[in-house]
Amino acid sequence: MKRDSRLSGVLHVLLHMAEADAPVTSEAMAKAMRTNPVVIRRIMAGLRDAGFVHSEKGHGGGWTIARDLADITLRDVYAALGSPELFAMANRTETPGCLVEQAVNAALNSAFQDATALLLNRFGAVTLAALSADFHARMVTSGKFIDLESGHAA
Amino acid sequence: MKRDSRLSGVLHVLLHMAEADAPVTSEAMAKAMRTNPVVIRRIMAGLRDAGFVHSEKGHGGGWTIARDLADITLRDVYAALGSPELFAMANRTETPGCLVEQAVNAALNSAFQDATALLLNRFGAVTLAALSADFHARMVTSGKFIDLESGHAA
DNA sequence: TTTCATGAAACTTCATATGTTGCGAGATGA
DNA sequence: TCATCTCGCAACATATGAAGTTTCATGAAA
Repeated sequence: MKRDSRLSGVLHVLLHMAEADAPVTSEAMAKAMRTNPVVIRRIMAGLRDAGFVHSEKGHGGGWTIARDLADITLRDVYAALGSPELFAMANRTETPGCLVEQAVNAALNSAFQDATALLLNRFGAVTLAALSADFHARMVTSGKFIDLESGHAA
Repeated sequence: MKRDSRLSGVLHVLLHMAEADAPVTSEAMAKAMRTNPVVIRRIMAGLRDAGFVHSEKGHGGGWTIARDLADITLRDVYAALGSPELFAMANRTETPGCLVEQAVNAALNSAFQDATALLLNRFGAVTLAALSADFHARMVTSGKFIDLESGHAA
């Protein structure tokens, strides 16, 4: 199955935005992420609607973070993306008439529900500020620095 | 993303096999599952190789369960399918040079690893015998019975 | 030797994440 | 005013992989 990397991607973009002191254009982010500006706008749309980021048109426009990084958790970001499916496995039939399948679904659903709760709790416990701090710690440790050209840590 | 229903499907098939007292053909199972015999053989292949089921060709042939249901856990079945991907979300890049992406991956991987452990533990704690017992309990509760024609509980 | 069944390969179909193109709208600056 | 920059959005193209299908070979039973 083709796995969804929007959460990973949007977090990456947000942390890069956090490093910039001016609005970042979709094109600049796309270059850094080696993808297309439209893809950036697409994954940012939910965050904009949720009020986590702000976008401005025209000269000097682009994207800015609209809240304190400490006030945005991975769970918020996940929700802003529309709470996409977490698991790669599905029940064969969601509302089966077959009692065997009901028993199978019940067992699998129970496990997946608990795993969902675990994941959402974990996501809720991590703020963008924490991720950013981790990034800065890695920068110190590695001796690498931000490449201002691309907005990417080199 | 297109989600994988092989685990759900193979469990369904196994429990139906457990109800039968003679080998069940791929075609019969396919009819009960409203799919194609080749699909059945495909998802059963791993279980056969793992020794959980046995297949026989020719007249009176078909599939039989080769072990006690109490000795097969959902985790065994999952492994026999080749331990397919559990999650629908992936990191944008698995081995990023970018330190930002490393920080993002680390946070997400940590959560997903814990969720994986939870799921595998849950799967390991459920045997086919337990699922079968649950099925029989549902049959009593619902007043429904096995439809011998299709091998399906109606 | 006919029929029934699995085994395996090749192919088609379908869903969907991702990539791309094109154009309109709004903002900036000359 | 007008050119330019930027996002917003729709439409279309591409790629991947699960699921379904077709076909033929192999072996067992009647």
